[in-house]
Amino acid sequence: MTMSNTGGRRRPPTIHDVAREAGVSRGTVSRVLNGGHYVSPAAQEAVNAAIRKTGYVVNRHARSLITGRSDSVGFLLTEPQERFFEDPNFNVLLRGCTQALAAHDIPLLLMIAGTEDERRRITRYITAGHVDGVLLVSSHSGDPVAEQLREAGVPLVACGKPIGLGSKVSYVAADDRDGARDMVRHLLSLGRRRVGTVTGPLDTPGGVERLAGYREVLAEAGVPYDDNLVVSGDYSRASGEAGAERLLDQAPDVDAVFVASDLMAQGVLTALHRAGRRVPEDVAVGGFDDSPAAVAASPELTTIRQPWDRISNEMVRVLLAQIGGEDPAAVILPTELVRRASA
Amino acid sequence: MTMSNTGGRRRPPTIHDVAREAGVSRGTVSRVLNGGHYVSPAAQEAVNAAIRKTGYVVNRHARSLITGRSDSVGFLLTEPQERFFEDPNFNVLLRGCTQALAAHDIPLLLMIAGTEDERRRITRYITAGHVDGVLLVSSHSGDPVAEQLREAGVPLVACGKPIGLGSKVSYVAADDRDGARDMVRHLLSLGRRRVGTVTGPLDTPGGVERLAGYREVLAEAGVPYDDNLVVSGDYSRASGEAGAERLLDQAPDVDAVFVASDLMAQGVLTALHRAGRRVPEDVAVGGFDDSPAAVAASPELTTIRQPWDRISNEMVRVLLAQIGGEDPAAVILPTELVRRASA
DNA sequence: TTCTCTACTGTGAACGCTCACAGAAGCATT
DNA sequence: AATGCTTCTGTGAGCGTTCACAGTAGAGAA
Repeated sequence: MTMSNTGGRRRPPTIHDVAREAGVSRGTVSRVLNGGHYVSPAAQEAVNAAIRKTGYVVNRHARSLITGRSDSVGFLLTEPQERFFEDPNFNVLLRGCTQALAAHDIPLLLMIAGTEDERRRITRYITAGHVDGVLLVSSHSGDPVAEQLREAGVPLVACGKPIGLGSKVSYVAADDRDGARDMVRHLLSLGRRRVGTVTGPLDTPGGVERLAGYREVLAEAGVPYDDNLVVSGDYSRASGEAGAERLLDQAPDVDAVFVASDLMAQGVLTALHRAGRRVPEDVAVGGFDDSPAAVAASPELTTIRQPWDRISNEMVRVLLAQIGGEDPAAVILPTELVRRASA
Repeated sequence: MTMSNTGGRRRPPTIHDVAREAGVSRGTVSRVLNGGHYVSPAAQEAVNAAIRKTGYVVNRHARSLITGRSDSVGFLLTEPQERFFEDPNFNVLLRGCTQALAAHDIPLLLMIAGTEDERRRITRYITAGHVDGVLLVSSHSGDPVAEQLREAGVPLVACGKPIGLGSKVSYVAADDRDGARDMVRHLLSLGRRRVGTVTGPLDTPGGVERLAGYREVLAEAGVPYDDNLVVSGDYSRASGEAGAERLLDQAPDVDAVFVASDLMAQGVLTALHRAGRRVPEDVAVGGFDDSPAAVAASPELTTIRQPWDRISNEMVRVLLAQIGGEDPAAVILPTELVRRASA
């Protein structure tokens, strides 16, 4: 605990100081620092003692200069704006990734590429090798940054299957389709037959997959597909509200709604309430995400939990593997139905 | 736009390549890179052209190695856990800081020090000089990390006035007391006389100041102070709900509640609704933050807007000034009353 | 002319680390 | 004894910058 830093606040100890203190050479200290192979137990011990005594911390800049690695990764958001604030998933993802990386002693650089200008600057920064890899959070397709990074050979892991890109980019995603299937099956099991849906944006993988799951289950159950029961939203609360109104208008006999996000489901609840429909008695409502919004809603939302903690862990694992030279990989994780009051 | 990177994906251009291309020396290129003083217009031009042609990007590690600066700053959270998820302010603060820093081409490193272990590692990392300064987000007092960083002479700017520390630490805060005064004055102006409050945690500056504002205005208005009208929460939704129940119990004639955060106000609304009180007819409710929760609530919350965009900008400005050698400074920014349906 | 001053430019030496290499032991095999 | 191995250790070189310093050239003053 005691740093022998007596007096001068100047000049932190270097590997040289440690070497002198331990009575060995720089090389040996360096070897201890990097895994301790080919180091005698005695030297090992002496070096560790010297490190403790001097309070030595490796200078990452010097290391990076020679290794060419930066030992840091970027967390890149390419969303326009709103999603960042509205979407609670970002938080838990960001937190999860930060901590998973911290376990490897790798700092996370937060990068937000909203405007064209920011995009250019950040692409430059990344391709210049200032980070070893990138965790990409961008739901919409046709993301030019992702494409550029992929071409530049930057290790990359996306959150959710990127639509535009080829198959050579890693991603980690929850099993959206299966989650949707679970929810719709649940609604059917409650005896509902006029099951509507408010989809996510259909240029996002989540939006597409959840809708696909919805249709599959209805088809399997022999429930006829009705266009009037399908409206689309953009994951925002307001769009959920508008969607529900359209739904009530087009199909007044709707008795259940599968909503592709909890936030939209909040909006749906508002609209249903205003229309005098009781939830879940008249209309059962199922959300998606299991975000804080789900328990904040009244009644509390039955929803699909996405395993965000696992997702962030996997993203980091796959990224580090890729930085280590492994090939890209796709990881799909199962979801879970969480039953609450709304269905 | 065209990077003449034909063929070899190897070895990015160095300052040397640029110098050769421009027909000048490393020194001149370096001077152009660092402000262009003592460089002839001709050389300036030639170097810029060479930079464009080669696609050169400065190697920050090499630069940092010699300058001793890292040209990056840390964004440090020392909250236990929950706040990070629950508090929408974090998001906008984080985003604001990232972008304000991006304007200076400075990356932001996200650091989360939840456990004792993480705290130690991060303190070490920071004091080793891997970041030039720290933006500190920690509401609770007695934060050991802040104290250690201050002692180590690390440039530091806190968000909100740190309770435990001396006056020698910079901070940027909204004028909590004045905001509370505005809100309570507003409630009184509606004719309410039994104005209760659900405070924030009283070991946070926000909690203390908002309560102080509440008491001041009541005193000024000659409304007698009643202990039964004051309950405390922890900024969480649940604590707001519990607080409102206690309030209704202790002072059934309450006709207005000033709640120290929107999230708690949501809980208050739930409890009032359950108790059969109408908002705002029976009980007017005022929140604090103007977070997304304010418009998500029904009825929409009258609240106090904190100028988060300005707060983040100021935090960055003060931090950079401090890194540049200036003395610590405190900045207090005005709040704004936002009238909606709940009061 | 000669000197001084200013504006500009080039050059070696760091910065703190890792890497490749050379060597020194110790031990077993020829 | 000579040779191979394996394990361990020290030493120079160099990563790409910036910085201090030593120059050079040109303008103006003595």
